[in-house]
Amino acid sequence: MTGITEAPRLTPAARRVLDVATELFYTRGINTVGMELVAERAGVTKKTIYDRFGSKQRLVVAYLRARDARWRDFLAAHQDPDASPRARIGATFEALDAWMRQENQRGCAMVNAYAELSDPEHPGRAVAEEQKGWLRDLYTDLARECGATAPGTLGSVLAMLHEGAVVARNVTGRPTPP
Amino acid sequence: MTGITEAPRLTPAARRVLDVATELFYTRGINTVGMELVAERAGVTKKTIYDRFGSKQRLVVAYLRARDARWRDFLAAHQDPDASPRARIGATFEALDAWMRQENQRGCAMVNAYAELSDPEHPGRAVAEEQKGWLRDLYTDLARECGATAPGTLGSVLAMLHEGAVVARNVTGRPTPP
DNA sequence: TTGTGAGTATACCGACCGGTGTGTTTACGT
DNA sequence: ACGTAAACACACCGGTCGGTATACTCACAA
Repeated sequence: MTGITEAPRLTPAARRVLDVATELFYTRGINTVGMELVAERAGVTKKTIYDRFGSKQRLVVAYLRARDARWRDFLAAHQDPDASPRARIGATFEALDAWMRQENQRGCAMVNAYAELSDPEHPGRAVAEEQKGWLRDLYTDLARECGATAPGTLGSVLAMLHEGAVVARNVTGRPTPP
Repeated sequence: MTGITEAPRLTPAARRVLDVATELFYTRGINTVGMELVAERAGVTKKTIYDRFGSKQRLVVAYLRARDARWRDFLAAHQDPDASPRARIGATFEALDAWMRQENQRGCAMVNAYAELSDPEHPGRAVAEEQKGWLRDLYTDLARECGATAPGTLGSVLAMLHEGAVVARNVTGRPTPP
């Protein structure tokens, strides 16, 4: 059941590269971080990066997948599968709050990537789209379990609140979670 | 009462530069658009741009202010100041829907700029922060006029829904406005 | 008439970008 | 003991970045 995000069996150096890239791309932005800086911070030559990842585009995709996987794991760890659907919705927002408090100082990585990767062909955009679809489906399923009359609508609204909360916390101060 | 956004009295060439930059920065992203391209598309030399705007940083700030002013004008044109507060909240969301349908294919310019300008010192970030604060105040005032028990909370929630709707429309398909 | 501000044309700067090629060293499994 | 994969060092590529310098034209106003 771990087949959603494949495990690409990274070499030790590739692992370091991905970790460093994840940190740098998120905090400084994808376009402002060059491959040379990634190589230097990972204690690796550019050659090694290109041998392992092929191109910056693919490294970016790997970065986005890694961020997404980390968030899903985080959420799963903060969820009690046996709790009521209503409680699980609340727990999701609480997990988001905790997530932002500790690992998220620059907003949503997917939204940021979508802003930076203006080329519609960039495969990173598809990762972000998939992630947002997943999030909406998550809330829609919870709404359905709650017995909502229009689970699709409620799920979308919850997802929008989720997204808006991230933006609000990022660009302004504290939000007020309901 | 037009003193919120100053009118900088642009020369004809500067006007063209700002229009072109507004279009390019929004559709392709700030960091991926070079000054040379802006100059070419505006039918102007780089020298002229640097004579009028001084630096790319300042041109970016002018771009963000122009976008913000356009949105506020658009919203004001779609608002009936004599309508009930409740109707004006609805009208705001309808204006947002119309705005996104016709001029907004790449999400919120302020959020995108915030993603691209990772340097906390960049003055463009302050423009985005101010704009988001203004939006939240707008909803908070409307909530207060509605007689809400906690206008600040309701205003923040409405602003979050607003923001989330923009993200949803941008990265996924149609949203479902309440 | 004579400035002056606006704009043009062109060449240039150092720095950095993503990406490649060649060859060498290290570590591990067989 | 040997082969292979991983990582190394280093030099190089064409191209673009933001920004500057010099010198010229043009329109308009005092």
